[in-house]
Amino acid sequence: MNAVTPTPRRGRPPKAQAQLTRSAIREAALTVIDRDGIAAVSMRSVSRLLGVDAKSLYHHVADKDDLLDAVAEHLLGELTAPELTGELRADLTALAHEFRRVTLAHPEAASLVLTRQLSTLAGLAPIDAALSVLTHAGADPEQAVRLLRVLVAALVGMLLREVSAGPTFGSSDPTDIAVRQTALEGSGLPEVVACAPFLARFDQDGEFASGVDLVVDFVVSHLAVTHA
Amino acid sequence: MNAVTPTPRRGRPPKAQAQLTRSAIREAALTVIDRDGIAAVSMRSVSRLLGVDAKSLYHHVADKDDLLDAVAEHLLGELTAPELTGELRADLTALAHEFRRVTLAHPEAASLVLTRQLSTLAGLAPIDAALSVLTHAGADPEQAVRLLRVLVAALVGMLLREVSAGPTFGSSDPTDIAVRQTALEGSGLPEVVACAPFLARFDQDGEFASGVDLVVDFVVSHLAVTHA
DNA sequence: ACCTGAACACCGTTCAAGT
DNA sequence: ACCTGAACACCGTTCAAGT
Repeated sequence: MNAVTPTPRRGRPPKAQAQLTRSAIREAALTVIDRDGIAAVSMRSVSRLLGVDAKSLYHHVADKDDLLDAVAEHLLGELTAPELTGELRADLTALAHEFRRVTLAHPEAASLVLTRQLSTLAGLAPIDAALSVLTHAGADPEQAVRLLRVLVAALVGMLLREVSAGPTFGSSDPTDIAVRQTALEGSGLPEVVACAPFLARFDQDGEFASGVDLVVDFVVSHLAVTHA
Repeated sequence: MNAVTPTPRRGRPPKAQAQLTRSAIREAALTVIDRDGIAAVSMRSVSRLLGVDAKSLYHHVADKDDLLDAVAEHLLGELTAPELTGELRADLTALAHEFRRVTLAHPEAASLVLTRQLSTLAGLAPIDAALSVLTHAGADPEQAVRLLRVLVAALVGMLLREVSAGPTFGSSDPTDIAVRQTALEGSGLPEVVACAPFLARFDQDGEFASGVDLVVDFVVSHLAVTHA
């Protein structure tokens, strides 16, 4: 037996299989996501990566859903609120771009971060930072929450599009743009035809930046009116 | 044999099994979604409802993804652009609420409508309507597309939250509000604590309506500045 | 306390064969 | 043209048993 089963000392490569932990499982799941996409995540694929039986995972995560929540939560925790300057526009913009950075750091995991409703309080820190910016600019709590919600909705919507769009929605590749523009022009819908060149084109970085500018403008103007 | 297997004439109830069609499959899928949720959709569960073998579906849909696309596309097609009055604010608001109506008509299917990137041109009609409103208010094509994109992102973000939040995010039920408010107050984050009463509360209809008001305000002010 | 063998009730999809 | 039996390579999860 000793001859057949390898001794612990010279077992499989550095599988880090020393001890199965919740965080090791979470990291393995993220590795699978990055490598093969969110659809490839299964209790079996994750456990395979850890050199362990799938059922062992259940000692550390309640079920697959819990595992995905853990991943989402951890990624959101990577968001470090930039230090605030006190300048409304600059601070909101910085927060928005930091949110995007975190989301796009693992594009295949983005849908988790953007759509999971996290039940724990993790990732409440960025909310706090955003509220702080808004109230320091003169918003009362009720207004701050309302503005925050529209802001977050817009960011989530933009990032979700960016991440799930792939080349479908509009592209930065000239050939794709041409193809799509032709399709749009053949739709027979007058406004779509008129706007086709702009609908077909989608520059991810630029769209996000200008979208954030618009949304931040909006917040600024709302606070300026009420407060000045 | 004839004695055991029922004759075609008196087979199962009116399964509408007469002819398997793409649209019948699509409708069955929607029935499963409405009844048991999006996660319950499988080629097998859908085919079961139709009294047919799962593999038969492949003669009418390419694969499961194609089936879900068909459902999303069809639901989006239910959106009938309200007749436009020419008044920017009223028309945008009406479009937004019609989009919400369609989305929430089948809440369990909402994520399909909101996140699927439809490759066909179905559901381009509402885009056309929105662009029409914007250009009639004086936007040039480029600006119209940019405003449209922010607008859609905000709507998608808000609806996604509304649909996937359930009671997690904030509630209209007083007990839930109290529980959540207490949790938020225990977070130790100063702004979150200060805003807790408003963060804990979430009135779906009201939030959407006021969110739309804000976003529409934003579009109006942007067009007013440029155009007047 | 942690891991797994056996097991259950599922999946999506292909392909050759039937009508 | 349309449907299905047999089959393949998967799923998530439970539970009793092992260390």
